[in-house]
Amino acid sequence: MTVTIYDVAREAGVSMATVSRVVNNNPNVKPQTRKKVYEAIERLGYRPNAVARGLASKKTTTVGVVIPDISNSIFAEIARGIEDIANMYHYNIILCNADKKKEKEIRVINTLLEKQVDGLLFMGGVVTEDHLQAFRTASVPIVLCATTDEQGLVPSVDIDHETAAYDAVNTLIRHGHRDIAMISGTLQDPANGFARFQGYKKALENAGIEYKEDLVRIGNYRYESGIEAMKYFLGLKKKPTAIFSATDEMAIGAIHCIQDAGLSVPEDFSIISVDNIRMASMVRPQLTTVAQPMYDIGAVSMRLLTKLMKKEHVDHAHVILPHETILRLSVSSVNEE
Amino acid sequence: MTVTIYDVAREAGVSMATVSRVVNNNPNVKPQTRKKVYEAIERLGYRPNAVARGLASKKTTTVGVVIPDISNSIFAEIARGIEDIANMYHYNIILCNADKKKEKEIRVINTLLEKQVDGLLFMGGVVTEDHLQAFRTASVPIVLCATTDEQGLVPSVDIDHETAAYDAVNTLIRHGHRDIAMISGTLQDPANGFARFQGYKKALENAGIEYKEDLVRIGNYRYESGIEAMKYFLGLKKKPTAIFSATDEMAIGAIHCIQDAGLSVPEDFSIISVDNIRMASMVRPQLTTVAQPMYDIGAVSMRLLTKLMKKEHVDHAHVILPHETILRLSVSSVNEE
DNA sequence: CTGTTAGCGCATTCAC
DNA sequence: GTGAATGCGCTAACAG
Repeated sequence: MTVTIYDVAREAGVSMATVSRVVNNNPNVKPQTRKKVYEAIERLGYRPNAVARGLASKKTTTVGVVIPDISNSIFAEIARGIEDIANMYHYNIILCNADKKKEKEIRVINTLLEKQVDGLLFMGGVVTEDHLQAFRTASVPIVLCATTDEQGLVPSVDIDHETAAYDAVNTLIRHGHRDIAMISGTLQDPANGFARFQGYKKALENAGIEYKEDLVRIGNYRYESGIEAMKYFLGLKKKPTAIFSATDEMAIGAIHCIQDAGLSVPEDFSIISVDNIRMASMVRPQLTTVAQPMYDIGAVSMRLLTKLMKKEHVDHAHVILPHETILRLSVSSVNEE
Repeated sequence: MTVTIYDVAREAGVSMATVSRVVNNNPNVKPQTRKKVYEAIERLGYRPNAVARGLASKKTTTVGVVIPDISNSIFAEIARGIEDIANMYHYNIILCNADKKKEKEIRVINTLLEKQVDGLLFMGGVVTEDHLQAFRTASVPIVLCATTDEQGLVPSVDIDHETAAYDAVNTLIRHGHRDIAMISGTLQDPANGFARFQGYKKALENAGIEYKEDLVRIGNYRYESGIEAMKYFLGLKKKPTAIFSATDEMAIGAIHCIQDAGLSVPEDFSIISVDNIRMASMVRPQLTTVAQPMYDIGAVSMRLLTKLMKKEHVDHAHVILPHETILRLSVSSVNEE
């Protein structure tokens, strides 16, 4: 039924070793016999069996990718960066959603390892000791993508979330705002949550602005929770003049909450956030935000992984990609009001 | 270095066949020896090699997924449906972006087949004879996801794009509109392009409205092209009162174009489209649209594929999932104007 | 219930 | 340049 390398060898009148050589582009084959083999391959419709090759060579040319949720546009964008570079280096990717659930993450890491991936890209929630333990049992390189482990034991690619948040809040401050609220993510989340919150606090502190707990609401990164948080701020006696949101999605929720209340952005409230998802430039007013290079985070982490897999020397196992403040129309100076 | 089934056998004092049995949950093992084996596995940190298993059993428990672009929210949503169901049936997915490029599609189909996937899910542009040819060389089941082939030779899961468009235009007509423009996709694209355009024409015809070529603009499905198209309509002497857009994204572009021109939706123009991406309810006014069940398209096609892979009987190899008109705020009656 | 024996399809020495 | 032999780690009969 299925045609093997052996069939091709017989058809071409050579040994299977020779067929293997031409299939793998080994130069030590006479052009003439190479041609014969190609013809036999064509005639028989031979298709190399990558599983057998993987067993024999101990390389599968596939990498595992653990991702929180591919339907989240941020991760989808990162994934595209990963796949493009993987493709460029002739790797395929096995994609596993793990929803930032530790248990699920550990499980898929193991099945990926069983499948003998040549490397692993991990995007997840907190990197716990159990994760590190699972990584240790792996005999292939691993890189953290859009996350880091606390001790910096695992190669990683990410942005500096704290500074990104700091910069965002700072542009608010530079516009004269001093009553600045924050819509945060959960503080359990080290990157998008805790670090961005820290950046907020530091910016305030640096400007000599008192931190007030009732100006911070915890959301879940989603649009709806941005609306909820903003509703709360709207109910305050002493309202803020600006809002810093940990993510664009919540910021957009806040904008719509404000507008639905008959007020406007940035006239009544300035809004800034971090991410720069596509939607940020597809709202009115267009959202001012600190862009994180999603595609590049994916691309660079995959590139790093290819180096590790080829045992090439890498001098920067911990890459911090630059972020950039994109001034659009959701922030104005207090004076203008 | 790597511990094999043979090491475990020695450690447990049994044969490798027995180890294989307990690893594969074969009931024919005495609980006692099963325990011994588990302990040996634990002690040695044994991890089954799925590649070797795949070679021996001729099953890899992985399926290939060809997708146009994972960073497109529609496909990302479908992909999530696919992966959830795959996961449920203990399959992993190899994800390949092919950007609707025929050449790239054929190439990844072949590498997926080389990797011995147990099945293939195909999302792409046009399904050409070359695609069918590639499918024929496969010895594993294939299902088309969010596409169909013209002759209906390959199992598929999709919505009825023409009727979805028809319904959309019809709700415009029921609201009293007769000057209805369309922002279409390329007519080369059978589903999102041609079929939706046909639905538009049929709805007009059915209502006795003359089809006018200058009321149709071709976009590329993206936000910006929606803006462009709307600019054109705004420049017409005899302007339409309603716009039907083939996709939500272009519709949102149209809305913003209108608003940026100082006009409003739905007061000056009613807008309707097809898709129901998340963003549709995150614009002001919220977009009225015909929803296609993205997640379900993915889930159902994967479910169908599992049945095919298990050689179970399926009576509907061509599934059409229902669409549904979601009335929001971007459409109003002409009388109200 | 358990062990023995063959391959699965290919890469890879090692000779020639 | 080319061929013969070996084994990658596991499943799957087949015996017993």
